[in-house]
Amino acid sequence: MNRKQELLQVAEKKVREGGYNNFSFRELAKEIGIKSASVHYHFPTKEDLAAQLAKQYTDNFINALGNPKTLYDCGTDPIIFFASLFKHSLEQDKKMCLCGLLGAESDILPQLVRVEIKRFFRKNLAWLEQAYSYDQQLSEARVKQLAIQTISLLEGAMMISIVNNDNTIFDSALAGLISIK
Amino acid sequence: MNRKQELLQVAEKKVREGGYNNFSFRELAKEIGIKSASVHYHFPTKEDLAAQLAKQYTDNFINALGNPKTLYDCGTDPIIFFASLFKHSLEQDKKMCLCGLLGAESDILPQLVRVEIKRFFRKNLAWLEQAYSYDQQLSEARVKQLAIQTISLLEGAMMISIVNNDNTIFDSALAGLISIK
DNA sequence: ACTTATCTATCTACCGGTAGGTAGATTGAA
DNA sequence: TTCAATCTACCTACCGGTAGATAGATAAGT
Repeated sequence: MNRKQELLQVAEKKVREGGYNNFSFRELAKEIGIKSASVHYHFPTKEDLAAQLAKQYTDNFINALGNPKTLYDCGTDPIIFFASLFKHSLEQDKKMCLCGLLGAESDILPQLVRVEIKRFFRKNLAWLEQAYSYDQQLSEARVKQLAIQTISLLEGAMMISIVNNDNTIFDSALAGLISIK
Repeated sequence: MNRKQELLQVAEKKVREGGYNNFSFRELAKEIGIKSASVHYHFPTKEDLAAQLAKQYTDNFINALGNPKTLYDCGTDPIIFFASLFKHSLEQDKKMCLCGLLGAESDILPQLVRVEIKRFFRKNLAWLEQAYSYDQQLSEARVKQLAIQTISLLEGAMMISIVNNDNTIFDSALAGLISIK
């Protein structure tokens, strides 16, 4: 892994723990063993670093989701698969969704970062809408509604699970995904 | 309003915009026209201020909720009432739930603050469980599940509405409250 | 093959500004 | 005279960012 990726990895950890204001160039530098001034070689500004971090996070997530049609065709419920990615992230990293935390701080984010956070949710909602639209009985409006409810439920449940340090809370919320169908 | 309340009011605005790291004694002092050193007279430390802020926020919210039995008896759906308080907060203040934002930052909060955030959700879940339990057809386990789903959905929807600066997203999520019953 | 120029990645040293917090003096009202 | 409330003045530590230097790799011209 190159230096740039090392920096992004450390930054992701810090941001997912405490948001945009919870990392500094000095801290990132110290953790990988360089000087803070050198971080500016890889990322001109803090805004730039956070924006690239959010972009990469979104790209990785959307990539991991794949195509809902493929899942649907091989008999996997795309919605359950979507939820399982959130669950995996919570259990493995024991941290918030990067864009969930930054999203809550939207008002104070530098513009380049806010743009990337909006993109995360736009992409996720589009994916969910596509997934729900395979159910022919659902109207277009209902499909949009279900997409919003699904991601809202997952982001909210993730947060409350972290507050209580109890992943069974997330599992209880998951049950809601079936009953709202 | 006394100085202490003035400080808490300004702090609430800042924290609901950008979390725990988004306010400083200097800023608070400047906004109400005193010196930062004077803030320490009212609140010994930043941790103390934030903890009192979260405590007061919780108390006010629980107080506004009242008794679910009272609502139920006079024909008001307690769950819809609960949601309307969230909606009102989003529309009036155009800001996140204080405890929703701080909750996402749980990992980095000073202990006194984290304790208050946990209390917010414990109190809210208890209220919701009581509200759902008036439906005799629901098992105890199902009641707990519904309480978690309800507050998760609302907190998540609030966040996504703020990201997109679009309250109709919150309204779409509200529709989920009826279908998960 | 040798030289020159450029690029990459890092360094040291510094800037102005802000953070939370403290000590001790001052003010004004009961 | 006591005491709540605020002040001035200060501390140490950290912040994001900049300037300029350096060493080593790479590439291009002759």
